[in-house]
Amino acid sequence: MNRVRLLVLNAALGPLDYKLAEGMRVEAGSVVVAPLGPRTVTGIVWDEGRLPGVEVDAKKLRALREVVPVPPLSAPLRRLIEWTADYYCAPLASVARMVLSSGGALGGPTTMTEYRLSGGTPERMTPQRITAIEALEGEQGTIRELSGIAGVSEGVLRGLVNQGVIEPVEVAIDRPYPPADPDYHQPALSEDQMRVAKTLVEAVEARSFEPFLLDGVTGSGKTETYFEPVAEAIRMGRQVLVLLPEIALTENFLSRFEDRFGAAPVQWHSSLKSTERRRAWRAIAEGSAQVIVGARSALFLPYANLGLIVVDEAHEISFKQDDGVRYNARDVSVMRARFEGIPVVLASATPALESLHMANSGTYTKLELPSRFGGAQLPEIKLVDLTIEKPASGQWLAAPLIEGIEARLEAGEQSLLFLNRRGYAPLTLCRNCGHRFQCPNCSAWLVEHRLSSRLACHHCGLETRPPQACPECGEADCLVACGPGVERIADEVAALFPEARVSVATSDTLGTPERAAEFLAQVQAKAIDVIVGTQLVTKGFHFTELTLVGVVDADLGLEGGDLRAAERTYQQVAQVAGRAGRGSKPGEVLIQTRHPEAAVIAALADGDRDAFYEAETEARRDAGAPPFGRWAQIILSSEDEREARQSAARLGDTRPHLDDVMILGPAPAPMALLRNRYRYRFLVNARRSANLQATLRDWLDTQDFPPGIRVGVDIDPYSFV
DNA sequence: ATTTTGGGCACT
DNA sequence: GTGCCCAAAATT
Repeated sequence: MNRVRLLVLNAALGPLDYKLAEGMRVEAGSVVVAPLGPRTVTGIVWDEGRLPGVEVDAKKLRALREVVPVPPLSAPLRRLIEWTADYYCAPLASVARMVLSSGGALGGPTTMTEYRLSGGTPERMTPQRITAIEALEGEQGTIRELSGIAGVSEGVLRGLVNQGVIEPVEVAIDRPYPPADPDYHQPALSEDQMRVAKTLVEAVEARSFEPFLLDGVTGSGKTETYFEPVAEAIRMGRQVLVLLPEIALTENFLSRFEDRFGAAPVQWHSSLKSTERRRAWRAIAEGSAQVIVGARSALFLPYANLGLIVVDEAHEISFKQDDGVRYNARDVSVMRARFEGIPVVLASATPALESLHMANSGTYTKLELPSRFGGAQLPEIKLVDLTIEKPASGQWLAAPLIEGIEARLEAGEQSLLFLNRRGYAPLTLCRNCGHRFQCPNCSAWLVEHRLSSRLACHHCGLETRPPQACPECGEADCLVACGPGVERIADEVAALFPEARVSVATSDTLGTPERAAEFLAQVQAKAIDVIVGTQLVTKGFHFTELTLVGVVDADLGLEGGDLRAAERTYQQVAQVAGRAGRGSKPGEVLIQTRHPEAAVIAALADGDRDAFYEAETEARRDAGAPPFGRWAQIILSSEDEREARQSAARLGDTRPHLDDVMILGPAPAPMALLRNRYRYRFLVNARRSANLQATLRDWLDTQDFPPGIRVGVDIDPYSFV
């Protein structure tokens, strides 16, 4: 057979048939370049008979241009692409694109130029040149990187290159990564840890699919425990994927990894430079990368020889991708492990209810680490009822929390205040006329950021300087900040304790791995007394001197129509509480709330996890929510409000009427305007017996949407904006 | 998605 | 007839 069916990397095109060029050899999974009209496209040779479409006349077939010199995508990966596209109602091409996402991996140069000192001296010495030569001793990198290290401009370095003081070096892009040594440093494990590790090591040796829920309290040493099966996989010459929710605080993970294995793992995340991305992609595809630590997108890489997947902090909602293909990396991980025939470990102190349900029903194997490592105690949790303990007007910290911080300052210990709100104030208005500053592109208020003196929209990225005068009434100096953000809480602490060293920890201040690392080092060195942070600080922190955690507003997450609000609040507060008392000193947690009687808050106060999960299970059962039923969201958007509304109404008129799939809407989405697009939403609730995806596909396929209308399907949604 | 084609229409 | 604009069709 000289005919192949191609999955072309273009979401608007169906599968296309081609013939092979003279002497060309391909197999299922081969990555190829094909002619398309006057252009060329990249495609993947697919298994015969698995892509729908009519056989086109043999005379019309054009020949493939070339086979890209990368290993063909494996059968398990091809099945994963099919499953993901099918489950999340996404085009196959969009999913396949994530696999080949490296871009540069498919060709391009094989070497790059780096620079280092040659040992020579310049004709004329300048202060900048002295600084550079001193700082660059033993360093090698691109001009840009060296400029960052030396703290001089790239111009200074280029001058030194011209003088021959800095010399260029050709470096192979595909140079190998330093090997991880499974026996580099064997840590002492507790009895519980050893028991769990043994089970996981045996699962890796068994080379078969088995999903685990590693359920361990905060501070129980989950990471060190799952390092044991990681070590075993390395010994067996197989690859390991560790998924982490965010890159900002991977620093902590990386140092623990290096302590254990003597080398850094291969990293994969969106801010890799193109050469690093290419190097990692190729090492992963040919099998030389041993352990890959990555954000959710690492899940779709073409591993040559995967032996284990670990999803750390598996409850984190950042595993759910909310643009492009809306997949949940936690769930897709389990499917990948299944197709690959390997174990997968979901690790968390606060598992998602769905995960816990799977474990309790025996679908996942449950492993528990019930106590903290090294005898550390779980912190004592107290509620601060804000209806009784009222903070002063314009302030948000009640007396018990202030006294707690004061006591820590006197004892030389650290405090952490948690408020999931970036910036200074969530709403700014004019004292004179009441004008509220709103984003012109979104249904959202502009958030004041004093550290950068900007008004910012957290949805579209718009940033403006706060005006001197109100744009509505023209009155000068009349803007008032309403409500608290982390910056404002930091100000409040600074005003109460002028001598305290206060630091704000958000994605604004710790956006890059370098700044995050610097921040961690400062906390470790006790150069910071009080940390004020967003959900960024709820995970991965391990500070032995941190003995007080204050939750500024536990009710915040419960507002709004979010179907998972209770669970998310529980997880966030329990996680941030878990940062307290991880060393020898016991920790204390103060939770400020106006609803101490709410089930979530009461469960947190009692440290009664089971009570929360039981209450939430009943609420979900009543609502037909996961795991008892399923939700989906369909969002129609257009730059034209009328067109969006009318298309939504027309779609609504053709809705299927079924017993097991209930379709609500259309209604304006909670965020009715987002990035200049007007949005209408359908909420779909399906019983478990229903074939939700097939129903939605059949329904949407009958529609002919006008151009300019975008239709987004979100299966198992987490974000309800 | 991008490019080509072709119909409708004003202009000459 | 020619040029121009826009929608529809084709791309293997």
